[in-house]
Amino acid sequence: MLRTEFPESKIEQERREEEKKLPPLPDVERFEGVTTRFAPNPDFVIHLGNARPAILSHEYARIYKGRFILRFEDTDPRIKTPIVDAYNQIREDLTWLGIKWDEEYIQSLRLPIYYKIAKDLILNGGAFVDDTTKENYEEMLSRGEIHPNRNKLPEYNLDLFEKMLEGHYGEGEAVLRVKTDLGYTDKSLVDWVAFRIIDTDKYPHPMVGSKFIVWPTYNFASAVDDHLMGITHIIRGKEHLQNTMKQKHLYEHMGWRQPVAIHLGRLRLEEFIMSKSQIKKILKESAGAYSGPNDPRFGTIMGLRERGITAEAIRNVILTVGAKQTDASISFTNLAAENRKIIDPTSPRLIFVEDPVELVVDNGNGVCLEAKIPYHPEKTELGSRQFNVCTGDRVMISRADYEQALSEKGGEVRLMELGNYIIEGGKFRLLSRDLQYAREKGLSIVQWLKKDGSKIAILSVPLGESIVIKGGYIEDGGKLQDLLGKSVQLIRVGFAVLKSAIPFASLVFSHE
RNA sequence: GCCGCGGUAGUAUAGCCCGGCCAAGUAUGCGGGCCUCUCGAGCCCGUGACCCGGGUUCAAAUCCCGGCCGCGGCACCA
Repeated sequence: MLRTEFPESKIEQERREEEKKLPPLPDVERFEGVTTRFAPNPDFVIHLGNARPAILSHEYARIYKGRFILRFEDTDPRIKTPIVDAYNQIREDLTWLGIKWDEEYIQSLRLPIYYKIAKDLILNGGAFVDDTTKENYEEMLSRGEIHPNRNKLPEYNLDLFEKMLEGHYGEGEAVLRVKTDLGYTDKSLVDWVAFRIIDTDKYPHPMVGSKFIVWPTYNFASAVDDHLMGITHIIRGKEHLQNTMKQKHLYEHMGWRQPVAIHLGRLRLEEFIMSKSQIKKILKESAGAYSGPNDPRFGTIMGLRERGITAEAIRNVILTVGAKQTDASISFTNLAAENRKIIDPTSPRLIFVEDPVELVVDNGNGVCLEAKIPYHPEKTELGSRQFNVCTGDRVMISRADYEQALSEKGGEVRLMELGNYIIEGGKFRLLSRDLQYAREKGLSIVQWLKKDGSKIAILSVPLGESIVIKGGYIEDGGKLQDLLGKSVQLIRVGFAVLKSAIPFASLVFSHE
């Protein structure tokens, strides 16, 4: 065989290593190819917990060279009312996460399809119209009776369903129920509701307004679409365990093959607020204390992005957690460690002096010193900048460093790349430039800034439910503008994202 | 209350289906050292876990039973 073994085997090895990250999908051999989907309700932006099924579904489709579908499940205009903006925000978040979908569907635009299937189902004898109120139905059930329509002819029920569609019934007056085993002790499983009536004059749907009043439930629309779209593997939260059982009956009535369902445990991000309803509530009640769904204190994808967490870090963490049914509690430390690996090589080191103390420099009569500091200690391609410090210049260091030097080192301190100084009479007096001296005396090597060429900077540090504001100065060699929106490392402080540079710099702290 | 699903170090994960190679691997954290003009990165060493109790077996993290704990569901929500 003619081939250059080295490059090929290397590529093969890398690919194997990459794909080894996820265990194989079960029952793949039962299908011709793998098709997965992510099916969010566009009633809010997605968070890290939602990203789990999205990333895993996408990743598995990619591994098996299958299809991945995005489907908006917006069939409840009344209780979980979809938000117009959310459709696009979810698309943006997914794209940002590196997820590409082959097809996209919006359920509210597919109602005629569901009606058609519903009629087929009724004619198969798989469903009946329950035209009593919820209360009466439940009472009937508790007496051990079943609804009379359950045993009526398909044609009879079809007729009633047509009446539902035509508007003969108001909200709560009729539903279509899928027949199941009657023996379930969990009553919600028995003859579950497939369609209900929603007064869309009162609760218009953002996509289709008041055009429809008969709406499919999650279990109906989702199961039908999974079949129609050829989904082979459903990856979703374990709150859907019972739904998989419900949907089994629909598949049986229709003679369809049920996809493989994988149920995921709950995902928590320690110290972050994740729940949609909780975030909504906070935003409503906090009156501007939070910047929106993208506030860095939230575990939303937007919030994490705001915080400087990269999509790659999120992806790595999700792939590590995998598709298990056990709950997982991700520590932010872990996510930060993953993120640090990614941003460290590309983050320029910038000097930020918090709560500065300003002193005049004394290098000796008329002496100027140069400090050439690279933007990155290893990545020389990021370049460097030079500071010239002459006697009489004003230089700032942080109050914490200033006080530590005075209390622990007799006022001696090493100004990074510049020299060893002693704080005397409100001045920095040069002792020597010898680094070895500083090492031997155990002096802190401290970041510093000339007052000229520095800019006021505000560093926002998200801390649980609060944000700590740290004020100080940041260097500005005119390059700050170029770093907008990027991650930087503030020397001896940590990683942060530069949010604005004019009129002063503002940054959001990422992590150490 | 009823139904269902889980339980490996602080956190996450590998191994469990197909018992022995597991006195349990990896990442992160923590402790120590080296390196470095950052408290970043890198390198080295160390730390620490199979929920409990029975059973099956020559052998159990792995199989069986019971308990405990946790989570999910019990909607005309998704």
